[in-house]
Amino acid sequence: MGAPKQKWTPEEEAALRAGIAKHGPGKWKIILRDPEFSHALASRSNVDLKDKYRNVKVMENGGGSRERARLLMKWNQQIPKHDDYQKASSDPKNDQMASSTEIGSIKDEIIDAKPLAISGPEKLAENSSPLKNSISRLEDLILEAVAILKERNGSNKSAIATYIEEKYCRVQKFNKVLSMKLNALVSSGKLIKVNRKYRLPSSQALLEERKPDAPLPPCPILLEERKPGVLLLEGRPIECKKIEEKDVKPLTKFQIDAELQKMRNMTAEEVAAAAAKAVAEAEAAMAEAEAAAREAEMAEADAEAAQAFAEAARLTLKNLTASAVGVISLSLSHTHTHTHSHTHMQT
DNA sequence: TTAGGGTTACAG
DNA sequence: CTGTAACCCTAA
Repeated sequence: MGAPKQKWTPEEEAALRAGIAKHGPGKWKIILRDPEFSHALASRSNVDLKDKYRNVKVMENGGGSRERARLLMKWNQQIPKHDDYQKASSDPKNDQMASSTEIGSIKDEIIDAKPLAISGPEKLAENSSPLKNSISRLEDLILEAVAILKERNGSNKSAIATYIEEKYCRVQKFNKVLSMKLNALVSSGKLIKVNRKYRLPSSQALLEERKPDAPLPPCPILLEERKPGVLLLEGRPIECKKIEEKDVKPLTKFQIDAELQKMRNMTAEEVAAAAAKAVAEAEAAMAEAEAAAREAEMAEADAEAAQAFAEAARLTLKNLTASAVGVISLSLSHTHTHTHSHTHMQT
């Protein structure tokens, strides 16, 4: 009787997500002990974390409506599945040979093969309402930033922008896009704006304090595992690059190689799954970016920023797909032992 | 400590 | 009444 169901606050969810991103799923106790999250999750047990994660992850296949599938995807985009967290990029041999060998030659052909990946139970096929959900991903980033920064009176826009840019991507005029999202979040009640500061609705007791416009405190995640050049296939939304010209290469050869190296250790099935996720990820980013572009136009804001976002996502998608497909064929030709090499990739 | 099955409370 | 989310219990 004494348990009226304590619903998860956005703050707690953000902390959990960040914790999983940092330590990996299954390390509930570790996440709970991490001083970075222990405050936000003070009233939760390791079992609670597990259950919450399960709730989101459940209904992976079969059971659910498309909304569930999308929700699931949203989480998976941010949460790596295997334990490649730390080691993923530690491949000294790949160094900065960065000859930037273009894979451009295959890009355009590959891009058409992309539907292969999304052959799961549900996909973003319908034009009906994919935007609603994909947009929320940026929202998650913002909420996460606010939660992690833990500023007493909330975080100002530049702090949020810096956090997201440092941790996830750099895009020209990202601020413009961010502004729109922040306004949307405020008007929808997901964030509260006070004196140009944004905070989570339920966070009355923020413990750490910081001068309003002091230099951004380096996010612990950044300090501990920041790998500038590496694109984590499963762990990060996308690796954006500055876009200045059409033919800019979104990924260096080094980056691609890191991914390839990683994928060589996977089975064909895993590669396919990873590719599916990567593509879905990139597509979600594109959908979001394009939605943002529309909003920008309507709001007479600088649509260029959103376009940059969309373009970054698009290019990333191409390269992801290209490398994924490349490795799939590679692994197929090298592993005779795997009978089920029918990693069919229907066009 | 964690994963998974089962149960209860709550919202639509 | 039904589905979902939070909570509980127990084996490993």
